[in-house]
Amino acid sequence: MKGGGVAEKQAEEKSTGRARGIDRVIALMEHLHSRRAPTRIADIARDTGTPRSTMYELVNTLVEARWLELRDGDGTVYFGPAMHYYGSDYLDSVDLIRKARVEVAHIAETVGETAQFCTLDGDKYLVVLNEPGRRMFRISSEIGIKVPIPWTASGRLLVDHMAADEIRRFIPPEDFVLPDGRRIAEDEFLEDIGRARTQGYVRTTALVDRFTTCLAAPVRDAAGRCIATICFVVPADTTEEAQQGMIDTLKASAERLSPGRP
Amino acid sequence: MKGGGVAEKQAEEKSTGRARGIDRVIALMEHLHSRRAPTRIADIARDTGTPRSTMYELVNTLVEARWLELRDGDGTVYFGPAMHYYGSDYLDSVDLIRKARVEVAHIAETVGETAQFCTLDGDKYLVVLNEPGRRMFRISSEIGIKVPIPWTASGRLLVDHMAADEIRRFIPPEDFVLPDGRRIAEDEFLEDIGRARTQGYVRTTALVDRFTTCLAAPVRDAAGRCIATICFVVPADTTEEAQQGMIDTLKASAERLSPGRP
DNA sequence: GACCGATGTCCGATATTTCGGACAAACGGT
DNA sequence: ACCGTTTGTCCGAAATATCGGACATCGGTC
Repeated sequence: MKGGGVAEKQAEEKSTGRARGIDRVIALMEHLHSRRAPTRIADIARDTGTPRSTMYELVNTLVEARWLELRDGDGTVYFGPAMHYYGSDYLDSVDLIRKARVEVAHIAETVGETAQFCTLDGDKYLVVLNEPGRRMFRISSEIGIKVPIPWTASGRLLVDHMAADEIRRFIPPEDFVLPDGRRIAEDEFLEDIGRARTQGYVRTTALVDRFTTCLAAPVRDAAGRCIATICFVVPADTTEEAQQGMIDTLKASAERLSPGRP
Repeated sequence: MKGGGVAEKQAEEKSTGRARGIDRVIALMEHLHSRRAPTRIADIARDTGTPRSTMYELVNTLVEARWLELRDGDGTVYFGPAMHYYGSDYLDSVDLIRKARVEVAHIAETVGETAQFCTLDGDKYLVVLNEPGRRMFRISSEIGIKVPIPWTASGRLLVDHMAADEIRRFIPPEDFVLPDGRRIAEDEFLEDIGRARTQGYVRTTALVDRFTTCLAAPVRDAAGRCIATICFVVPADTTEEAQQGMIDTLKASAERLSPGRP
């Protein structure tokens, strides 16, 4: 529609179309991660701007290394077991994450609701660990997906060390617009942050999802700066009493994860 | 030995030392996985036979993509967060593994001992999921590490669909030698397998580790073939009573994971 | 049965990436 | 302060990996 669509979102290659295999592979993996589903080789080639013959060649190599796996029997590929091994090595190698796994698993199991461990990545919010609760209808974000800070409860904790105008500069303006088009007022957002700091936790309801409430508590470093959060994702109609219990649970876990205590 | 060695399975380098970037990257990641620790770039280059300048170039690319991370400030690198994201995508995409995560997390939490989910990879045993228990001294194998089948309790279940001589052909002879040099008698091993099949579980003690007992139960496909196991790793002095309870727990979990039931 | 689109393989040419080696800077021991 | 070792960057040359396009298959549709 319309006339002059510019339409270049990619804009990667500079001179020629030729690229290194490794760069093609990175684009390939990134693409699979964003699609989050087994994908046909030809589609990957098209969507990443990789020549078809090159993509076949690379996929063969990666399948052999178990980085990728052929799925189903239709010609789709997706991540293979090697990624799981390498990812586990990463989790084990980061002290805070290793401890957080224990906490998240524990509170998700005992409380029975989805629990998460989150941090910032640049100016976006990021779910690092996610442990689904016992509910049938799992409410849970996906690991490794970046989300605008204002959309989340945790986001209100993760920037609470910044001054007001610092925050305004830090968060891209468009990130205050929710998926449904509503706009979060910056003042209210800043108020939330202030209240969160004094209360030691945050609660948000019906932000990204109309029927979901998020409860989050801050993990702080020795200097008191919020470096991560631990949180519950629960149905909005959860009783106030139950929510209070979860908040206490979160605060206790967050405290245990905060470096600089015995 | 003897004369007639036929095939080289490796057969990688043919003429020159030159290799594709992607192959060097695969070797790099494999090396980090086997070392299981942040490693200096020069060391990786030496140990993988990659030219130093090439390795630096590749590492820079991979660090930018978050596949790798510079650690500590000394010049070591290790896996980065991207691996965790891709690995999580893999786990979520495999039906049996996704269900197994729930079971393993649940029984590890409720029983308080290390629980694992294991399969075969070729002719080796492989830990796919590992959830540490509440013990101080964590007894737990590492994810993604291959182990000879006879060294493990689960191994005795995973080959129980094969005939005796089929098993003898399947398992490399050297795999019957334990880390401490002791040799597992093939007959006893085969007996173990038979007993396991009738009992519906396996117990082994002081196999790889003198003070450790493993309890394992089979996950079977619709045809009754053992496709995976779920198991506990506990101290050898755990009371018989407690072990019986764990065996029941394992059998129940394994049953839930076995495809072909409501 | 002819047509169309998608899948996977193969091949030769050339633009490019790998490689070796040189170099500067940082480090550490004596 | 001296010297040997290690880390990280840079550069030109040449071996080769990427690319485009052709081709053979397969499956579904009209």
